Amino acid sequence: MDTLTITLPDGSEKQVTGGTTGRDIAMGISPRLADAAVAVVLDGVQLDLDRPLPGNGSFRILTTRDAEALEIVRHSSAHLMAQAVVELFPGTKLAIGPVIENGFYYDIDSPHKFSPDDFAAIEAKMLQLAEAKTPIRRNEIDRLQAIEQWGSQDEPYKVEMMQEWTDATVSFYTQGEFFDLCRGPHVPHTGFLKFVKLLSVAGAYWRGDEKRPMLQRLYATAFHDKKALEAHVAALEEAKKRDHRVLGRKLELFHMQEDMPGMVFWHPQGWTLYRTLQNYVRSKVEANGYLEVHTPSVMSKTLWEKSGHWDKYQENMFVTESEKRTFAIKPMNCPGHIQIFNQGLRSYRELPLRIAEFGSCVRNEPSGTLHGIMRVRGFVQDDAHIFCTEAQIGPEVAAFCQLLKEMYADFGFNDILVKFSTRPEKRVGTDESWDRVEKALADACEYAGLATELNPGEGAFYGPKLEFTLRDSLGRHWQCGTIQVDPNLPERLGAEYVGEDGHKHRPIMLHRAILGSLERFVGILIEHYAGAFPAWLSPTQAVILPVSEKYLEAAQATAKTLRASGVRVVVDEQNQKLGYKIREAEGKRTPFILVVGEKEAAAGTVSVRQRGAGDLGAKSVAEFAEFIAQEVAARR
RNA sequence: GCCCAGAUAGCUCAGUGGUAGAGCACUUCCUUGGUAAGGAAGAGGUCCCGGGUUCGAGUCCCGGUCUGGGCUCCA
Repeated sequence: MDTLTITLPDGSEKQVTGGTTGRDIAMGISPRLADAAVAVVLDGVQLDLDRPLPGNGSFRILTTRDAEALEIVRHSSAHLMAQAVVELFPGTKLAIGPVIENGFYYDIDSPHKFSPDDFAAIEAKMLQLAEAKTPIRRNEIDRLQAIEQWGSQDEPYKVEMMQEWTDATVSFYTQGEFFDLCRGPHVPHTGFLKFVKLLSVAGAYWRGDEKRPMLQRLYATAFHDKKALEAHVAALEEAKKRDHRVLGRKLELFHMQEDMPGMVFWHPQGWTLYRTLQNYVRSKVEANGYLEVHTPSVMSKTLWEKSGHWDKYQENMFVTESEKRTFAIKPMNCPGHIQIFNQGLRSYRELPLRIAEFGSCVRNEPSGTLHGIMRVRGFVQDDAHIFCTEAQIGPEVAAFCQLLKEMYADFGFNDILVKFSTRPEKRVGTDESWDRVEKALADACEYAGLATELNPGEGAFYGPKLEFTLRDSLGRHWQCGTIQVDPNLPERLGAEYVGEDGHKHRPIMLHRAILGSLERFVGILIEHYAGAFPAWLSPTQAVILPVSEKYLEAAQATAKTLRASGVRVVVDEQNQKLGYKIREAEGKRTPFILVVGEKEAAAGTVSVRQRGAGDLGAKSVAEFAEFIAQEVAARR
C-alpha cells in the first residue's frame, strides 16, 4: 500500500497508508470529532468522510460549524426529500436537486400535484428517515451501464443528463433502498438531516427551457440545528412583513388595480416619496455634469425600426395608429436622446455630452412577470446617455461608478456586486466593434478599480454592460444600476460629431441608470427600511398631536410655522386620546411625533418623540425646525 | 407567455348546496384626554367576470380576468 502525506490545518504533516478515509483521520484526532464530521476537504476538493483519500494534499475536516458543511447538509437534504417524496408518491420521477442560496430545491415530475398541504407529511417522512441514521454510501459505475439501469427505472431526466456527460463512470449515492445519481459529497448518514423545512412549490421548466416539460419544484431549506432553522424562518416572516405591497397600502403610498395590470397609481404620500427621490437624483446628476431633457412618449414606428427595437421587441411594445401611420409608446429613451444629439452640428468640444431624463417608459411585459411595483409595465427610469469618444469611455465609466456608489451609500447600500455582461447571441454590430468596446469596458473597470464577475452572453443586443447589484438590510440582492457601451445605436440613428481633424466621427453612447426603475427602487426602499423611512425620505416627516381638541388651533399654528421652514408636517385632528394617536402615528412609521398640549401651547414648544429613540422632551418650534433640517441634510 | 394556487365588506380573513359573517377601519353621538387601542350606536356586499349543473350556487363544473409562488423574459 502506498503512503500518503497530508497537511493538517495547523501545518503539521501526517503520513497515512493508502485507503485511509477522512473518518479514520478524524477518529485519530478524537472520536467526538469523527462523530461531528460532515465531510473533508483535500486540496480544496470536498470528499465524503468515508471515501479513501485519493492523494496527498492539505487536509481539513468539515464539521457542523463550517459554512461549507451547510451546503453539504442541504444537498443531502435534497436527496432525503427526494426519497421521502418517492416513497410517499410512487411514480415520481426525479430531475435535479441543487443547493441554492439559503436552501435547496428538487425538480420532480409526478402524477401527484403538490401543494403546501403535502409539506407536513413530507417533512414527517424526512424526519423519520433522518432519525434512522441510515448510512449514505457512494458508488461508482460505468456510465453506459448507469444509463441502462436508470432507463429501466423510467428516470428519463437522469438518463438525459448522463447521456450528455463524457466521463467513463458516474457516481451515485444510496441510503437504504433509495439511490440517486450524484457527484457528492454527502453527509455520512441521514442523522445530520433533521432540521429541514419545506417552503414552497412552483412550476419550473426542465433545464429552464420553456419548450421543455414543466416540472414541479419543491423549495426547502435545512440547517445544522433547530435554532438556526427557526432563525431563518423568522427572517422569512420578517421579509413577509416588509412586503412593499402590504406596506404600500398601509402607508397609503400607491395602489394598483385589476383593469390596469402593471400600472401604478401613486397616492399623495407615495408621490411625495417619489418626488423626493426624483429631486435627489436630479440634484446628483446636475452636480455631475448631466443636462436634463424630456422626450416624447409616442414615437414613430420608423424610428424603432431604424434603432432595431422593432425587430427584437415588437411583441413587448404598445403600438398605436394614427392617419395610417404606426407609432409606439416608448419602451426606452435612447432613440429620443439621439434625436436631441442629432440637432445641429456637434463638435468634439461638446463631448462627453451627458443627457439625462426621468424617462417614462411603457413595456408590455408578459403578464406572468408582473410583481407589485417591482416589475411593472409603466415606469420611470433615472436614465441618461453619455455621448463620448472611445477614449472617454474609461473616465466616464469610472466617474459613473463613483456617483453610483455615492448615491447607493445615501440609502445605506454599501455592499455592491458588479457583473460584466458580454456579447449575446442575438446582437447587432460587427465582431470587430464588439471586440473593441468589450475591451474598452474591461479597461474602464480596471481604471475604476472595479472587481467584476463575468456574465458571458448576457449583454444588451447593442453592446456589453456592467450591472450593479445592491444588498438590502435583509441581505437580499437587487439589480438596479447599469452602464452599457453602445457603438451601434449612434451608427443606426446617424449620430455624428466633427472631430479635431475637421472630419465627421461616430460617437460612442453610454446608456446608464443608477436607481433603474424608480417604481422598483421605491419598492426596494419600502422593504429595505420596512416602511420606516429616514426623515429625508419620509413623506410625512412629523405629525403634530394635540393633547385634546382644545389645543387643535395651537397645533395648526405650529404646523404652519414648520411647513414654512420646509418640514413635511401634518396635524392629527382626530377626536381621540393621545395614546391612540401615538399608536397610529407609530404604526405609520412617522419619524417625529410632536405633542402639543397646555404647556406647549403656552410656551411655544413641542414635545418631540423620535421614532426609535422615544421622548426627547420639549423643544422650541424653531429648535425643532433646525434639528430636522440637520437630519434631512445629513440624509438621516 | 408557461405550471400550480387563490379571489367574500376599505383591510385581514371565516363561511362544504338552503335568508352573507367577525375583527380592524369608516360614520354619528358621548367623552376632552399627557406618550402605543376610552365607550355606545350605525352604515357598509354584483361573494372577480361570463356560462353551465341544480328546485336552489359564495359553495359544484367549464371558460376568462387579475393576484400570488415560481419558471422563462427583462432593450
